Amino acid sequence: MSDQPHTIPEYDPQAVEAEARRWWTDHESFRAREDPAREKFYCLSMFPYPSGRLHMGHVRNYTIGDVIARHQRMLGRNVLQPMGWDAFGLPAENAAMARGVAPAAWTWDNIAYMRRQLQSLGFGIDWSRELATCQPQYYRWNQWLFLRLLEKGLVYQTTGTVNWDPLDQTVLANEQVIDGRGWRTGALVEKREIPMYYMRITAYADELLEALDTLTEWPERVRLMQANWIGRSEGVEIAFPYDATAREATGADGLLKVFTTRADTLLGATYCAVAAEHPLATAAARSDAKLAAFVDECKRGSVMEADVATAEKRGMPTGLYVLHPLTGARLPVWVANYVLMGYGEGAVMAVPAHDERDFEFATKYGLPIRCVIRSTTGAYTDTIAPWAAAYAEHGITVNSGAFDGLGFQAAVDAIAGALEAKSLGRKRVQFRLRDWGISRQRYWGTPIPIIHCASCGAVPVPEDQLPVVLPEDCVPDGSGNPLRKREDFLRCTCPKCGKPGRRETDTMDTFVDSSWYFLRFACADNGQAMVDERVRYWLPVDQYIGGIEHAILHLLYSRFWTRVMRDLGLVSLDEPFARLLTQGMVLNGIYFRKTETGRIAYFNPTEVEEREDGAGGTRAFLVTDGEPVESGGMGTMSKSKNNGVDPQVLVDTLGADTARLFTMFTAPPEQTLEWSDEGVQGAARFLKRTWKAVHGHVAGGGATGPLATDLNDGQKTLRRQVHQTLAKVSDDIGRRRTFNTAIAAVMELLNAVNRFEVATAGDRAVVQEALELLVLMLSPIVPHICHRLWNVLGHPGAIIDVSWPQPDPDALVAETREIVVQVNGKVRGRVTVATNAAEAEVRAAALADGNVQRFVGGQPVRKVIVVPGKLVNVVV
RNA sequence: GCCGGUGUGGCGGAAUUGGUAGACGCACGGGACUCAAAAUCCCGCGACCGCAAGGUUGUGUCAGUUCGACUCUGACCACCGGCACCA
Repeated sequence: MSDQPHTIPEYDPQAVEAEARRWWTDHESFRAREDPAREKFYCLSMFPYPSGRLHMGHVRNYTIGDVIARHQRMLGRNVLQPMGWDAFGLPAENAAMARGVAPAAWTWDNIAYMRRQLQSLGFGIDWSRELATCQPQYYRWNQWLFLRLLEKGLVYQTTGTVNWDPLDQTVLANEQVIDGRGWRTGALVEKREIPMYYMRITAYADELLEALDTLTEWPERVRLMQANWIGRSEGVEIAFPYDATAREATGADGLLKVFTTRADTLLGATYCAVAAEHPLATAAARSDAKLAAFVDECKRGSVMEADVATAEKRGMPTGLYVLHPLTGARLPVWVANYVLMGYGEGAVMAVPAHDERDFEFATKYGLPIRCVIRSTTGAYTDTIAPWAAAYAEHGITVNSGAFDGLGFQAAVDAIAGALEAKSLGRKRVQFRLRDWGISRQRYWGTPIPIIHCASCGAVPVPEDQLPVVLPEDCVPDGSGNPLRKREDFLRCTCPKCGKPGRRETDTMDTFVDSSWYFLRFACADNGQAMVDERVRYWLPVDQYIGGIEHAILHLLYSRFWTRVMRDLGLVSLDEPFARLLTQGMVLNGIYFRKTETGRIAYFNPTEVEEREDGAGGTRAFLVTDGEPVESGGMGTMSKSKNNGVDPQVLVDTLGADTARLFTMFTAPPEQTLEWSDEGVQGAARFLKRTWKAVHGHVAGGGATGPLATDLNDGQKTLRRQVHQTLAKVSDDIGRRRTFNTAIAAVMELLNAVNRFEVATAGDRAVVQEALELLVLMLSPIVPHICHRLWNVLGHPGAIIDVSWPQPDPDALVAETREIVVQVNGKVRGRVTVATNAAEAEVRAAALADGNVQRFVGGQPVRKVIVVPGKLVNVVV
């Protein structure tokens, strides 16, 4: 370097970032235009709910998307990266109740603030396509499609179970039920059956399941979770005829239908169990007060599956009997709280010997246990009694009369055949997936376009009367849907008969809004149609990025909705998201104290200091009073735990690039990310070092000439590392999406450049190339500082318009290679051999190594394994 | 309870196809610069034994496959996400 004194300007992130953003804005750099001549790349991050301020999860999500989008742009693709707002939802109503403001005003304020935040982070978003789902020009198409599906029978009405708060007289969301009580009133929650609209997603169950195989660029775990959620199982539907008791109670000659995947165990059925909501339970409860009380009890409490599944198994006999379809034996019918009305037929046949839940239940209530399966090995047979546990594996049938001695599939086939002959059963496929209930008894959502008429019933709103506009000035008070009090909204005329009607006040699930917003970004300005031909150019989304918590519902509904639109001829694609990245959560430390009243008070990590406790560990203290606080480990950032970090503070102090670098470097994108103030400082330090390296190089001496054709060894070594790093970073960003390792490689490169001694013009040329490529590699991740440094390195244009570089194959060539030598799998030495050395040569060099010989110690060599270019293992 | 995931130094993490465990960063220790501090730069840093060379051990636990296992198989433990009205 020059020995002349020179000054390096201080790195001022605010100035550098403002300048870069101004350039992008002035040049409309991120405005995406359809161009059939260019290959497109649609990069989409899950749009945020406008909750008020961005949180670290948003910063992480959108930085990942922006890095990919900017990299693809440099690779020459026509990139679309849009942004919008998932603007309907419960938090707006809660905020309204807490502050007395209308949800619309609150939502729009939040959107304005969060849009500025996103802009300050330098994301390359095409804001001309921005949309919010609470705008009538958006949600009118929810209504329009709802009506199309109603015509096609893909939307239907039936009753559904909801959480009911008896004091507030209102429906509660699952998250508003805390320990079985309403969150505001504390009243015990009841279940209530109300009419609701459903979308027939089960009609697409098979296709949604099978097409998972085509999603090769989705994480395996997401595909697995979806497959299990859809839950296709092949089994037999079996009808148990009512006996006289059941006929009398129901007044009909009925059949109790059950579905089972274990028809091979049918001869071991000793009772049947039905859900509390099942017609047989209802019938039996009419004449049995005790049973009625039990049924009522089962109907109380939470509707959540997790609660139902973990509850203690309880039941009561109905006093009714059904007949075994093959033997004619009378089997008692029980009501059991572990049978779900929503799955299958709401009734099960119980085989205690071969099902764990049935076993537990039968043991508890003294019901008979009958073994009809023995294991193929004979380790479990019907003579082992009393049984300590159910034998739920597949095996060989016993005690099954004509069906004895059969394996699983043969037994199922034979028994299904026998049932079919008697018209008491048939093979069929059952899905775990249920139809999608979209009705919500809430205000801040898309109005369901239905008019209720005293004479015509539920009448669809005619298409030319859409949208049904939601009044924006309601202030909910927590007791029921405020729309029910809005006469101006309710009053209307029946489209069929012209008499006065009343509007439906239920609104749509917000998952409806998010099931197609990715299509609308292609044509957000179209006021005449839901979608247009531009969808054909941009879709499918090439890369979708969002939280793992959306792995099932949002993604499944979107896949369903896309197919529905396809079948209506609106789009021509099956799958909306070609490639998916599910990012992990952002965690931070949790600190708390238990107060005397037993309440827990949480402290933000910024108020807490970790000090050494003298015993090798650390202990946390509150800064304000110096007293200890308890440490609760790491948890997701949340208001309730008071452990959130406001990204804005970080952006305002250290800059957007530091925020971006930290979130990309600290963990791979799919894993959880632990917040660390020290880690943030580390990221800032690296940017400063990069800044200094570039400025130091430029200040070090005049113009830089071209690379010499005959480089010396030191120059070759640095150049090899530069191009190796470029190859790795290209792969890490482009294919593996492991931004953390890409950054680590660039850090190593910067260390190597800083160590490299510059003496000659040839050295300068090598460093110039290294720094240019280094800045290019970093530019998708920290675009602002790279925008400036590119100019500092002597380039007049903007780095955003530079193509992603290719590694120089000549630079990658090395003459020698270090090979690890193991003896019996343990590293005992290293030898350097020519890159093109033959196997025998490598082997000889390995065996000649001093330390290797010491460990071989004259013992006979049994085997030598040579892994080309990597290692040699000598087995003695 | 069911489905899915994760577990590696003091900490975050790396090891891409079964082939050098701990890259890179943080924290910490030592040194340089400074009147001093901060910043910056240099060196060290899994544990145990050893002056060193080097050795032993080590990837949640236990067992297995293999010349070789963080990686594959089985059982178990702990934590995290989802479970259909949070988004």
